[in-house]
Amino acid sequence: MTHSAGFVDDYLAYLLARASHLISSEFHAVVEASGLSLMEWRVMASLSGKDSLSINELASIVLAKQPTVTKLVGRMQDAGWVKRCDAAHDKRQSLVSLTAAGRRKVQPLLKQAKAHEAQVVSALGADPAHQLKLMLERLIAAHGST
Amino acid sequence: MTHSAGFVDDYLAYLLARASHLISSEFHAVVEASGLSLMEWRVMASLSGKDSLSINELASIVLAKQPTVTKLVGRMQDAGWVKRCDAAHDKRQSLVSLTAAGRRKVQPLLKQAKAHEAQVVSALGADPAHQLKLMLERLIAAHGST
DNA sequence: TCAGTTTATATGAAAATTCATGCAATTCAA
DNA sequence: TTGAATTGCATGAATTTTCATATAAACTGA
Repeated sequence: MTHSAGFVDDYLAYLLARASHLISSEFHAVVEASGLSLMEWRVMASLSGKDSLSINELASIVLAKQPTVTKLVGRMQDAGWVKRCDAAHDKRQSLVSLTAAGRRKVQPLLKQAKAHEAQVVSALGADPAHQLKLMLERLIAAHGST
Repeated sequence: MTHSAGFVDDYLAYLLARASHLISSEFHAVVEASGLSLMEWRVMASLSGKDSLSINELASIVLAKQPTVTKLVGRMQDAGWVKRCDAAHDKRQSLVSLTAAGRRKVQPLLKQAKAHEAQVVSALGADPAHQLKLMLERLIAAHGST
C-alpha cells in the first residue's frame, strides 16, 4: 500500500526529499555497519577527495549548520578519523583533514558507495539515470550553488 | 566559487540530497515566517489532503522516525493545530487530523508552496521539470515505496 | 480460547542539533 | 593606519531527535 498523501504527491520538493531519503537510507545500512553515522560518512567522503576543508566548507557540503559540524568534527577527531590544523593564511579557519586511520576507514565505503550507485543507476536505466543527474545538476546550479 | 568536493560530486545520492536541501531551504524561509518548522509544515501539508493519518503513516510520509513524530504531534496538539482521536477499529492507533485553526494556518502555505513550485519549474523549463518528476517517481517506485 | 507473535504507539534517558552569542582574525574605508 | 564592519569558528543553553524499551491491542494457530 502506497502512502499517497494528497498534497505532497507530485510536489517537487517532496519528491526530491523522498527520493533522497530513500537512496540515502539504503546506503545508510552499509555505513552504519562500518560504525559511522550518515553525517560522519558524508564528512569523510567529502574529505577523501581533498587535502583539507574548512568547517564552513564542510558545513556547506554536508548540508548542516556550522555549529553542528564543529561538534561533529570534534567527535570524529576524538575517534581518530580526522585531524585539524590552523590555516596558514587565515588563522581563524580550522582546516579538517582525514587521518591515516580515517582514510583506511572510508576507503572500502567509497567502493561500496560506487557499487550501490551503479546498482541504482542500472535499475533506473543508464540513460534515464544520466538525464536525472543532469537535471539535478541544473536544478542545483540554477538555485545558487551555495 | 563552487564547492566541488571530489567524491561527492556526481554521486547520485549526494545530488539528490543537495537538490532536496536547496529547494526545501528556499521554501523554509516562507514556512518559518508563518511560525512553523519544516517538519510541522510537512505534517500539516500531509494532513491537509486527508481526513486523518496515523502516527506511523505520518512518520512514513514526513520521513521521520515514529518517536519523533509522536512528540512532534504532541507539540502541534499543544499549539492547537492538530487533534487526535483513537481509531474505531484498532484502538492502538492514534489518528491525527487538522483542527480548524490548523486548516486556517496551513491554507496560505499550500498556495505559496504551489507558487514556489511553479517558479522552480519554470526556471528549469516545464518539460525538463516534468521529466525530472517522472524519474523521481520511478526512482521512488523502484525502491520500495515504503 | 489461549499462549505466542506481531503491530501501533508512548516514553525516559542519551545523543545530536540548533539558536544565540561571543571572540578573535580579517577586511574595508576613509 | 585605525576604527568599523565582516568573517570563521567555538560554546552554552534550549530544543529536537533518537535509541531502547515498555505497554496494550490485534492477530495467529493449535
